[in-house]
Amino acid sequence: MDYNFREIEEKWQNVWKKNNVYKVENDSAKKKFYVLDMFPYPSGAGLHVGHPLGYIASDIYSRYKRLKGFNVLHPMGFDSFGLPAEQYALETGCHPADTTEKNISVFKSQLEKIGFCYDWSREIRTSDPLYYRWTQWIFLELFNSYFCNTQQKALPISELINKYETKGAVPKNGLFKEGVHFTADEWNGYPVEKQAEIIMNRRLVYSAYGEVNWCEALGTVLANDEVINGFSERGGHPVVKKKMKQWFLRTSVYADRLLAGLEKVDFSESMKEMQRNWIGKSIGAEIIFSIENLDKAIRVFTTRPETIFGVDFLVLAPEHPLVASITSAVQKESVEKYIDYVKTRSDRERMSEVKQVTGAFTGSYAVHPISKKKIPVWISEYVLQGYGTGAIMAVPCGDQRDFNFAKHFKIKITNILGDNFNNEEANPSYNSILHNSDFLNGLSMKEGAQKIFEYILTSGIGSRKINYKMRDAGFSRQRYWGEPFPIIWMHDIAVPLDESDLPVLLPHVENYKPGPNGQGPLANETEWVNSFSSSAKRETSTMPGYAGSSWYFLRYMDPHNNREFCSRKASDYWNQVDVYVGGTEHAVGHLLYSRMWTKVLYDLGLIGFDEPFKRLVNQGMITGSSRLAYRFRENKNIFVSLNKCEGFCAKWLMENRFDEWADKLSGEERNSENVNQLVWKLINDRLNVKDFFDPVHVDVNIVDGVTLNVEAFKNWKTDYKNSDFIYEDDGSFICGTEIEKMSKSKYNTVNPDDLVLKYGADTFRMYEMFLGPVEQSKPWDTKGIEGVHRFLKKLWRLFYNENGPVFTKEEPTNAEYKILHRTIKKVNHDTETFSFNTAVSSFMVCVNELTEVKCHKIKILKELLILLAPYCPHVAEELWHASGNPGFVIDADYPETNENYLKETSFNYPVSINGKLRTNIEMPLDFENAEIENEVLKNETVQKWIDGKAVKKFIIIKGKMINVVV
RNA sequence: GCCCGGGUGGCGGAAUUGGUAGACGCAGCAGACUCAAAAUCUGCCGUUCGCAAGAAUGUAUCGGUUCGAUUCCGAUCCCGGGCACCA
Repeated sequence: MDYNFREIEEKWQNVWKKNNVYKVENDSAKKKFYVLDMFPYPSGAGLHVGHPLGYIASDIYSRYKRLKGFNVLHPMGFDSFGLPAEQYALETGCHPADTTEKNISVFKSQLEKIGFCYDWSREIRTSDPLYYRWTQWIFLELFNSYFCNTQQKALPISELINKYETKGAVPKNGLFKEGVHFTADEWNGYPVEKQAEIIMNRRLVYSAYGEVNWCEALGTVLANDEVINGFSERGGHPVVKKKMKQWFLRTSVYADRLLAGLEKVDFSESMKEMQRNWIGKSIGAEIIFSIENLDKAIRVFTTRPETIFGVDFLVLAPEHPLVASITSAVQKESVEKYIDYVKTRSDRERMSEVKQVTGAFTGSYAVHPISKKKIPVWISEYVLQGYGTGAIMAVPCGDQRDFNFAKHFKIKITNILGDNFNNEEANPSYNSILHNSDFLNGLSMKEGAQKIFEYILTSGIGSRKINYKMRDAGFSRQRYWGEPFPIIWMHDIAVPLDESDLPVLLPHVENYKPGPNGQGPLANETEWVNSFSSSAKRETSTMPGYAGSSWYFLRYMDPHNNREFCSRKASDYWNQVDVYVGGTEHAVGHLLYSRMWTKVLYDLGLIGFDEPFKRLVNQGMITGSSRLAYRFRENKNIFVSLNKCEGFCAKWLMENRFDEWADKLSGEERNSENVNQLVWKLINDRLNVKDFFDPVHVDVNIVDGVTLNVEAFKNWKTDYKNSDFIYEDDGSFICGTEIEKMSKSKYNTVNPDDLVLKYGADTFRMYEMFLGPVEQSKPWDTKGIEGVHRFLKKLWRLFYNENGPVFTKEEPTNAEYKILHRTIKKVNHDTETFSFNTAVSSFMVCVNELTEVKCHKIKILKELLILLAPYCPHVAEELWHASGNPGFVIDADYPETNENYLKETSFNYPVSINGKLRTNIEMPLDFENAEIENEVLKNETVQKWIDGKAVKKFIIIKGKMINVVV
């Protein structure tokens, strides 16, 4: 009986489905475990082998946890709103809802073939009104909440309004500032518009003018990471800065808690570091510099206030609001010219240019707040308006960029570092004594910092300040395919809809083109815009991609609840995601936003935990190995096999370009008898093959290893039909290779469907894991899959030979138990630590050894099947039933290691002389050191290497090794 | 520029705290079975020297600590990823 994987896999997938084997209940006496894959966007291209890597890993882990007795939640769904479907709609007229539906069904069928244990009854889609109703509901929660600075948490905005009405907004201590503070009476007398504006400034989602990346061609605002070198990531259209009214998520108020929360979660150190860098907390001082002869002041932020006596100039961002008013008449032209130049520069260009120093002098001087020295004020693109105050105090001797700037514009540099500054480069270190620094002279940087802080606070020239790089996230998109906002506008005031008005359905449209004045496509649907009431207009932008994905892990817990986004009972039971598996590309986007939403929901008492993901496992990228056929540039109809390129090319040149090459010879050589030989030599010496061939990407599926299937290639694309091929001596055609990102355009994608069809899902799953550590990126090579397939056939043969079953009920020997228990121990450990590659090899070792000792005993094999069930569930299930076990293998108990079988009595010691391994000696493990020494010294090889010299030292590590030093 | 990974045979990779480098698999070579092929099985397989026994060498490079280093420390080079004139 052969291993018929196709029949087996189809059979069990149907049985599992029919019996709801993977359905998970919220009511269970078992301990819960939540394993989640990052929300996929159902792209039209379908899956390639890189995608399921993480899904297989999480599937194995889920099944493993279930075998260990947990109630495991392992759901899957689709982040189905997004720009690609809308772009596609613009190009083809196909409605995004239809495209998305189609893509999801392809995606899902691909997933199902791999045999995942998802509970599909919990599937969710962000574009489903039953889902986005709750995204809108959470939006309203955010809208109706503010961040209380005293309690450092979100509270209902009604509490804030109540406070304004009864107590106003007055400082606890300190000055009452006009325009910032107000009394209750003043508040109650404000017009509605003014009240709305003040409250808007505290809401956790708010509407405000923001500078956004505006892409005319796409008619939409793009996120920073969607803009590449000033062009849109999709489509490559130009992007310009534009001020527009936008919705924002007030992420910045959570900066500190997002930072602190990292201490409580099990993410990789590099992932945490990325988030820390994004949040970018820095502690420093804000210092005020007044402008000479003008009633203006520049506030600068610095993390090095102790260097204040080294300030030689100030630099403002070119967009700084003060620039226009402080620019002198003389400098006006050059400043304006410079600002025009900066406008043409994309953010990326501005930030990546290191060598070129640019800037302009404003003509104004600031006054040093302590020394009263005159300090020129410059503008330069290296200072960004969005960070700090948009102004810096430049200390050339301590900061390289300031140094370069000073040198370039010939500004005199003040040395406050003494011998630690050489006037050739800046010295940013903290290890220096301060010079030229008035009352800080002679102090270390650290002492100086403390003293200057005291001075700043008492003198009132500035204040202590904590700065964050993280800014509020833009929360609106001028697009169609996203969640509509539950907001209407009445007289320019944003009014939240009532919960009973939810969901605000996305209207069906025929036209996806942008609306007027940079609005989204929904603005064209006038009937819909006015459909709430005649005096109100609906918000026409939609929410960004991350809205739906910021809370989806909660919906899986209670996916069909039509009264709440997720019942407290369900979220209390399932709690945090125990293991979250996905790529690093979401490091700072999705992961930060979902963490922030979780904190808000926690603050409002809607859930009982404030970090969504307990442990994060990042999967590495699977790179593709591209195959290249070399096309001859002089005659595009000729393809040349890899090792023939040089010879072919030389011969061709000899025949077709002889005169051209002969001209390169000296006159004497040209006239000699050996001119042919000389030209041949010259060609071979000087030939650069790359100049004569164009590598053409070949579909990797028509290449066996590196050998091209020429017939398939000819049929692949019509222009290759009549091409000529120059073969190797053995008649094959060899391709070149290159490792690059897996992508359709490079024809190096491998579709899992094909592999599942050819080898089965079990082989495919195990091979993906066998490839290497999950976290590491590694190249895909289909060839190796044969080895794993052979392993499964070998496993099968422990149960069946060509005549039928061979398994027996005999009692296993200790040796057989030892093989089993060693495997249990190793696989258990490796699965727990996500080291699936080594688990697969230990399965191979185990099956090899059982085959060797001809073990067909059910008592051993049964346990092995349970261990295998997470990895190759179909074949494990088949053999489980075939060998007479009850129920489904997934409901069995995971075997425990019995250490008794693993005890060894003797050990084959490696014996080294002076650290070099010379021989092995088998000795009982309970030998005392003296006995070991005795035994070792008796050994002939040892004696030979000691060679009569004195033994200086005897190193014995029991059960490990022996080293003799002579 | 900064931060985080990583560099081990022809290839993917293995090596629990510093203790036999190269497990397992692919590819390759040789052989068995077969009319033949596929499948399967057996053996070999880092490099150099050697008929062999064996020896030398070897985990990016150089240096250090140690009886002993792929593992720890220092410096350098290369590859991948992330962030970015972040003051």
